Amino acid sequence: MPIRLFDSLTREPRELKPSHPDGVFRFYNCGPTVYAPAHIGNFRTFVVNDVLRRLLELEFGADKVKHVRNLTDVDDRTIGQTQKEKRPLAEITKKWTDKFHADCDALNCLRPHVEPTATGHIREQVSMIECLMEKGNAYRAADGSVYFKINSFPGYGGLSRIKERELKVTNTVADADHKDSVSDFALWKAYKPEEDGDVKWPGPRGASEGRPGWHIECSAMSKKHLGDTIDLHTGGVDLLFPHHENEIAQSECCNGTTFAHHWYHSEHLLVEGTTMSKSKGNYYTLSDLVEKGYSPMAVRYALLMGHPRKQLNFMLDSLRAAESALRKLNACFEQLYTKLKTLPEVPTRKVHWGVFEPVWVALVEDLNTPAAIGALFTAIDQIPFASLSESESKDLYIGLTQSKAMAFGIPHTLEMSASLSGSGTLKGSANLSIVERKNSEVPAAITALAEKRWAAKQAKDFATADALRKELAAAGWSMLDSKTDYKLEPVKK
RNA sequence: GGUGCGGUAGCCAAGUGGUAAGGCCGAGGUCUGCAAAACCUCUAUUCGGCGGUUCGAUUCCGCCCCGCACCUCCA
Repeated sequence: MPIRLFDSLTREPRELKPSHPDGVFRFYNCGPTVYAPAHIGNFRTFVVNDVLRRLLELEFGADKVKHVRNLTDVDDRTIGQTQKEKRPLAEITKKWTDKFHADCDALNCLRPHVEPTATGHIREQVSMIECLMEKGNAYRAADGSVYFKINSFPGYGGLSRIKERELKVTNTVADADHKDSVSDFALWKAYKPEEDGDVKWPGPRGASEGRPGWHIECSAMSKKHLGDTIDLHTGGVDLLFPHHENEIAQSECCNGTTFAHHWYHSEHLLVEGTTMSKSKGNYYTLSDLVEKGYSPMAVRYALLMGHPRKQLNFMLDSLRAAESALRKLNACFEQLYTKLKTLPEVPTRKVHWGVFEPVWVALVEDLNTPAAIGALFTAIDQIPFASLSESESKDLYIGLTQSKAMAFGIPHTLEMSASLSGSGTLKGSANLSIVERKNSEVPAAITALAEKRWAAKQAKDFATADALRKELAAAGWSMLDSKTDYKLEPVKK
């Protein structure tokens, strides 16, 4: 069953397939601006794109997908941050790039094959701007900046259907000073000492020194790493206009050919029913949520609970729901695990998923993640765990692993692996990192209380044991007993 | 003002011209010193309101009410 995905350009779902003779699917995803930690809204887009990447690999093969995602490390916001902190640009962008990578890893997002930076591709951007100037699509302004001339590209507005909108005119004074038309956008921004600090590069021929505009980086880096024509270009809805519209204009005018065959935009995340903002107090980074005691996997799951093309209302309760759901999914894996002497190798290309097939159907029909989650649970309910043969268990394990772990990117946890060590290998999921709730440091006083309670329990002094349990709870810890051992877990804030 | 999206059980959320997936929560049960976990069962005569089309609409059309987002550098 082919992967079909809504195309923002034609406004209907279309099949995704490689268009180049080498069979490699070329996938460009607009990445973050590294001037601050990414928030969970940003991560919704990256997690959705990660599922998409995984589907493409299952369908075409891991070596037949080339995924490029840029890092915007020079623009108004990054430069603004250097001015605010009085630190070099590279220091700031390195710090937030590292943080972004750590967050992506925690969310189990696959790294793109190429992660180009704007500052690493100044030459490519400059030569593209020169190309546009030579072809008459761009002009030098009085201050030495270079602008793209919208009127020179008849196709402008095709993606965002701009002609059908009546634009609010907000940038009449500040930006219009050097432009021929208010809607022309900057390809190159002339250096301004009072704003830009020491951030500057030699400009295109005939222009001043300065730095690239925002949009040109994606055109230039996409061209360098994926070629003139790509198979899929994605990002958040907010990028549809003007960013992607401008990319099309730049690339198609310079390259003289179709820029992207397919466009996909994921909708925004809302938090508690409204757009996230620091002033509303509903602005979360991944670290904020982890500090509250939620696991990154719960965040990943919660971000996939809504259809990617619909605004998703995210709430802290969603994370509790996600954790409970994840536990149930893990329990299913553990039941299969106990049936298997060794875990089978899981193919990297999609196989027949059996009862899990509806999960694939939901995912490839316009990336319907919530329907796929529903199908996952429905499938699990159909498994007769009590009467499974080893070979049935093996097939189910492969189906579950490909659907849940490989497509959804939610690895199986192996809390039981220690007790079962020696009885099986973990080959099948060795490549899937296990991301569990970060165990907070347990204070010595709490450990001491827990030890006392455990001793009392062993001595069948239940009155004392219960009193100590209450004491622990009051201190914010809950004690989870098993037959032979106990675990301490902080009560969630 | 313009463009677009949405209003489905306590919460989150799919979906279809033929009579409502799934998750969470909750309730009951099994198990268990207690707690937690796990497992089983149950939980929307109804899909914002009013009309219309239809044998039949939550699903199509019209109007209304409410909410949200976007409209030049925000995923």
